[in-house]
Amino acid sequence: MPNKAKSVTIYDVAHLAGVSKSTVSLVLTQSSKVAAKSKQKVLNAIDELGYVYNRDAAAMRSGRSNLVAVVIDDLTNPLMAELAAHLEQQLNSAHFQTIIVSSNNSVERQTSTINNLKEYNVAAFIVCPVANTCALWLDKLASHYNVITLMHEVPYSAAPCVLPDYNKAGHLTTLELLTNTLNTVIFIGDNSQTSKAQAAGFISACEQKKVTEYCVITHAENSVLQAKQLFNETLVNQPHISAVVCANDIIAQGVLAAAPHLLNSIVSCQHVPVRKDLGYTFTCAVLNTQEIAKRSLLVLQEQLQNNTAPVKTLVNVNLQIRETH
Amino acid sequence: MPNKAKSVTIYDVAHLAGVSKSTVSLVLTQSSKVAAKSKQKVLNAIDELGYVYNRDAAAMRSGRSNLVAVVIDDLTNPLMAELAAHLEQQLNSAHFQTIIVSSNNSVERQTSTINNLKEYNVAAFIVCPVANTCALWLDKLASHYNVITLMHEVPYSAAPCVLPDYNKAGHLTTLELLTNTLNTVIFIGDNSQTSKAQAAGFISACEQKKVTEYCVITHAENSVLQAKQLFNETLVNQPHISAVVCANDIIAQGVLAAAPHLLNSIVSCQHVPVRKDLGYTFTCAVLNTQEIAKRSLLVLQEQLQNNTAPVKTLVNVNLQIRETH
DNA sequence: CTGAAAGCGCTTACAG
DNA sequence: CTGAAAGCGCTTACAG
Repeated sequence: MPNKAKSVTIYDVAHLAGVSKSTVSLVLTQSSKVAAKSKQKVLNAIDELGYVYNRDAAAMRSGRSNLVAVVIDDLTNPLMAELAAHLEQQLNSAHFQTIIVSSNNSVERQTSTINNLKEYNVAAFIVCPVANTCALWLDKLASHYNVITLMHEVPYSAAPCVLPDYNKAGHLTTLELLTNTLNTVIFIGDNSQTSKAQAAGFISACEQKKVTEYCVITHAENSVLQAKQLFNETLVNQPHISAVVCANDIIAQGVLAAAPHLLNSIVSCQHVPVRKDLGYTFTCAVLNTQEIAKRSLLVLQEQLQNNTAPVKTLVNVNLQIRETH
Repeated sequence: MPNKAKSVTIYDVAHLAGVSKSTVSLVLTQSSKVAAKSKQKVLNAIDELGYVYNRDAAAMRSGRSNLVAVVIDDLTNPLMAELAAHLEQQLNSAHFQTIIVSSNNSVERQTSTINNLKEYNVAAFIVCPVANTCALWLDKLASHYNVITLMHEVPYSAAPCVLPDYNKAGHLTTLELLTNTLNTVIFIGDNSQTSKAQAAGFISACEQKKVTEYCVITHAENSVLQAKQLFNETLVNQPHISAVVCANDIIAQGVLAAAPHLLNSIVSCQHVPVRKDLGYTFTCAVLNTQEIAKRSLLVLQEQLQNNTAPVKTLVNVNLQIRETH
């Protein structure tokens, strides 16, 4: 279906301003080689006619585009929504037009949505890949388009990646926990790259503190109920667990439900912002989504200048100590 | 900066397939007047060359576009993120390409982002307007583009609007509350159209139940802390309040913090989904964002067919009784 | 500093 | 059912 008419073109503007099409185009593209007088005439004409620039035509002719697609795995995850909003702000301030799409945690949707977007001449794809994204597919995409991945690492992919220092998150939260407890401590996460990095940090902290009894579980799911069940089962075999490092707030919530008495001995490696003024339930590592957005923009800009972009950017994380004991 | 080369065009496809450009174009636009044999040759050539359709060129030539912009006031609001995801799914299934942008609760950002998007030849704007959106501005936009507003009503605007039946939400939650309490009951909301509608439902329920002592407060803000403070102040003057109807979960949370003893006498007119498996804290009205998305698509389709779209669509709300008492 | 001309990759009548 | 031609609204050398 056609949109409502918007037929005024560069030609009409040129006509009204009494200059040529080229001059109007030069004004539009912020060229410095237009006389101030002509420029003003053009600007007035644009205003008078209500002219709106047609970027499709411009992009087609010039072969350039300032459209950046942000492909989010799950927009209903507050952390991701926050990240998307920051990315939009950053890209916007660098004069890109951001378009956000959600792949709803589905590999198929991610593939099809990116394929569709290719037809719109986007300059780059910034993608938070869904679980089980294929490295080959990603690398192929990256060979034709500018691609940056965020937050989740796709194993063995060569695409540049910006993500929080999950290892450090695991390390810091574990250290904090170990200032109080030095008994049996356990890490609970899933089988993602993220949890692997957190677990590595957890282990290094345990060894640094000379904890002898620690273990790592990596088959949790990101569900409060499943985590609760899992921890209940774990407690049967290992009733002496005295402290728990969780991959994120959701798992932590489940563990807490299973073992309320451990309230002060549960930490989370990844805080999920829920409601700003509600405080923190657990001592946790907080990811700075704004910083991740900034870094992503930098990588993008390097890529567009054909510099070799850093393959992996690790963004710092901060420890947030639970306020109420 | 240029995107990585993608130089294969309809012409190359035609050449390889041994047909003319027109024939390729007809295949691409799903025309039925192409011989099956030719079609297959074209499809094979497309596959072999890795051709990708250039929608900018197509849109420019045809004057049509299937791009729909979804402009969200606040993407970090879980309810809005959920709505955006549903809208994307609905639009996608109707073969539109959705682009989501966030205006971050700022009128200026909303204006500038929509102005930018105009340059990309979008077929329609679906917007959740930020507070204080000017009706004149909106109506002007709607006179040039297809516009649908969602969730928040802009007073005195003529743009079509799809929103939950807030009045009913206020009515149902109040009735539910009044099955237990028949004492002094109060409504707390802000000065938005939404709260006004909820308050109207609240009042009609109070009168239906012949409650004599009820009052309405409409100067709350959507903040847990502010709501807590406000309710504390309210309690000083009206210590006999025995039940509270809140505009949403955030305010309800604040009220609960101020008066924990009222736990079973607080209801919320608008549930904000936070974590799927955590259950409901308050008895509340739940908005069906999927239904809102569906209705929006229907209105859009009517608009595009130049039928007169319904000016206002009220979507049903459901009462969710708190499970644990 | 400005104008005339070519062309980006498509679609769309219009003949054949 | 298929091909040759015009044109969507721009940008970009290239002369003037």
